[in-house]
Amino acid sequence: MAAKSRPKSDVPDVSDRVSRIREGVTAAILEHRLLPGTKLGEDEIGEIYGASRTLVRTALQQLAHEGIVNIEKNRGAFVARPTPADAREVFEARRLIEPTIVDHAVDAVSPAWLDRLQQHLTEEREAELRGDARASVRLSGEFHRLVAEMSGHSIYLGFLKELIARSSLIILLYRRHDTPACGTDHHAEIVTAIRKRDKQTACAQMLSHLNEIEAELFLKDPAADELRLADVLGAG
Amino acid sequence: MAAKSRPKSDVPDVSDRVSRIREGVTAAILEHRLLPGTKLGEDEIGEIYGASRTLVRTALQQLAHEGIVNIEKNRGAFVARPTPADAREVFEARRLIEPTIVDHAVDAVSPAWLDRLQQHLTEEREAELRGDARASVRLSGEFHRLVAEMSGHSIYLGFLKELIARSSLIILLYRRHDTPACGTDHHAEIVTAIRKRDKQTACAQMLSHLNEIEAELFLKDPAADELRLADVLGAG
DNA sequence: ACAGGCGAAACTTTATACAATCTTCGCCCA
DNA sequence: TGGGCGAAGATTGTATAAAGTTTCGCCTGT
Repeated sequence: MAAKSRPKSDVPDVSDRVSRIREGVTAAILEHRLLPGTKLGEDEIGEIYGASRTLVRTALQQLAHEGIVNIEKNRGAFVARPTPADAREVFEARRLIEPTIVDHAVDAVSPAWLDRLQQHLTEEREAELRGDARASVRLSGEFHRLVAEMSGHSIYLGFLKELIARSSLIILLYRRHDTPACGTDHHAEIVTAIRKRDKQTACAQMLSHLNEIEAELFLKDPAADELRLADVLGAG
Repeated sequence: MAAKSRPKSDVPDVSDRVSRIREGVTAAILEHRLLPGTKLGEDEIGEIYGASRTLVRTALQQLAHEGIVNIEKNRGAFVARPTPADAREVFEARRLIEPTIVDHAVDAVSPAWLDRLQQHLTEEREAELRGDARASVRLSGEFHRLVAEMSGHSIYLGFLKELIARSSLIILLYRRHDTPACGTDHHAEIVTAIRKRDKQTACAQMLSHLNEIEAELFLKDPAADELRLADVLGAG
């Protein structure tokens, strides 16, 4: 009875074939295996997942709505290439929403959630020690999603999922140095504050964490977009 | 040349047949012509818009992502019926985002935008004098969307579009009295503050506007959901 | 040698046909 | 008479085929 219908808003069913495609492509983008501008051919993806183009198309449309894929009419789907202006908007939105999410998360503190958070920190640390950059990138985003789930606020969760996915692309495109290690300690500090039910500190640390991430970015003048485009293509 | 491609993020092309369907259904929901729980049959809609089921499905999936339509597997699409918990989340999110949007809108003030806002206030007033409840409901939501467009923040705009659409359903379901006239004056006051470039007042008035809207709602305990459901069905 | 245009191939878009699932109505039995 | 079983109808999910568009290569003309 309980296993039959799951009207959850954003993750309808893991067994759903469309969801499998969407989550697979999303993971590939979040782990920086698919770079911005990459063409996502329907046949190509369909063959990978053993699905017809109908299902692939549905998945791609969902990803387009989430902002990590651009669909150009009669041209196809491409991994999105956020502009510096997009990047500023994304991080401004995160600075607005995430402290509020942390506030709610502190209200929802429970032993089960603390275990979950602690386990996540361990995974992050292990991936980093292992030098697994892809896992690190993915887990870094999942930490923020985990806090949002903990807050129990489904709308903020949905918004943040979009923002996290876009952030991953932004960081890939505009990071100054290769500094994947900077964020982990922040996450641990945030968890500590959450455990102490110290809202003020938790929110403040989330905010400064986001500020540090954005400070690591090089968001040049929007007018110079085409330069950067050539830059990236040349590097690929 | 300019009329050919329009890579705008949320409104790809008015001439797009999928967009026509989506906007038509959206308008019907926002104007309360389609009530929560209404079945949206694919053949039915397809016949209305002279489109095949393929296009209708695409449009319905987009609406599902926006939260105003629920798609149940093998059952079909239905106009969403937000719960009181959903309602509280939606208004909390609006209280968080909209003051920030107003802040940005004040920065973007220009004669053209002020004209646009003034014209909108006139339309709202006319619809109300005319006693056109449907137009009033629609225009009331469009005011908030207009301010978000003015802010130039495309991510906030996208988020707010979802929140406004859901709010329309929420107000329909949970409004205590039939008081469609209460909001207009608030809108005028907000425009006045924006014109004066008075951020503090503008944000504060937007916030109190949202608080008053929510105060008009009767959001009972989530446990009593089924009562309200029978209530609504009995009234229709 | 180079520029412009023609044509074919690949891809997306749309429509239609088929399969699977659910709902409903009628019938039978207790 | 009421409830349960079953088949028919309707609706959605999926696949495939036809149609339209773009892109790239090649050929021709200057």
